[in-house]
Amino acid sequence: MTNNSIFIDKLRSSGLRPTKQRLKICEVLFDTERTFHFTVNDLVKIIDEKMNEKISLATVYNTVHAFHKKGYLKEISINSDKSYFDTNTKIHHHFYDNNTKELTDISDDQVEKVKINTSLPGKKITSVEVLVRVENK
Amino acid sequence: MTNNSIFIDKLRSSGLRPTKQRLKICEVLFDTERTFHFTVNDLVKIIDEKMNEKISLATVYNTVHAFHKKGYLKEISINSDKSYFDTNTKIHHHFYDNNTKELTDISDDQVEKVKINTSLPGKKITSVEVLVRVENK
DNA sequence: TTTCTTTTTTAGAATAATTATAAAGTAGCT
DNA sequence: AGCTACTTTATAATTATTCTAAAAAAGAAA
Repeated sequence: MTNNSIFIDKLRSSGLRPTKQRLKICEVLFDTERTFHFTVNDLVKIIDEKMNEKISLATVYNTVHAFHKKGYLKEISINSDKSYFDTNTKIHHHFYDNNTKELTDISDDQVEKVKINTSLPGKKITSVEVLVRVENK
Repeated sequence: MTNNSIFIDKLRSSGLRPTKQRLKICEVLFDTERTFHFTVNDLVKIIDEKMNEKISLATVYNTVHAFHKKGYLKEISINSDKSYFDTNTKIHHHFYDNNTKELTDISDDQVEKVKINTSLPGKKITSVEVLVRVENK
């Protein structure tokens, strides 16, 4: 039914104890084929309403941050009033619909490699992300 | 000394009354050759410390939002806990330093034209902007 | 299993950015 | 001047997030 043993291994191998709460959150985030975007509040709602579990808000924040730190989640730049996370951690780009405020993935192979011909002294590039804003024709 | 009459015209022509506060903020934001990035807090500090004026925080927020709405300011999306604005409203790209939290413009000729090989039905692209994250080597 | 140590969870308080409110002030009329 | 709509302001309220410190659970060892 679940991929619990896989999650347990994954958590252990990154130094995180496989607690009930973390496993439940893994189930929500990583048990599907498709990746998605969410806020912490979205996640709390899913746990609460769809999974009928109660996990403390602080724990959800802790877990999301832990997963982000381990590279299992990616933070997305779009709205500065709250943090959006993405279960798709590969480098990819986004459409942002100014009308519907919806965010859609653009897979990497649909954007030609972005070449940056400059750099900042003492700094190394960690990511290059493209945001394509669209609106109704 | 100031470009006040220009600012007055600009404000009037966009339906904003040229108040003392708005003119002062114009002076801070638009009276230089160079564009820059700021947060509302930065702006309050400049007004307070450099200009020795006291403008209510609410007014600064109101004004920044009004200017943004009129297209005199651009909001920049970086995942962060606060909103960044840019007096450069043209389409351009950015470095974001994860260590110092600083934003730097990347001039257009340093980035090769980004080609997007996909689209959303019924939508047209309004902007394509690149965010390059960097950190200490 | 029992005990011990470390990590994790938790509720609630604290913080920070932003927005709302409603009264007082100002601008632009006629 | 007097009127009306817009603007500013201090302060309260809201929202997202982080902090805190005590209780609970995990992992290891005896």
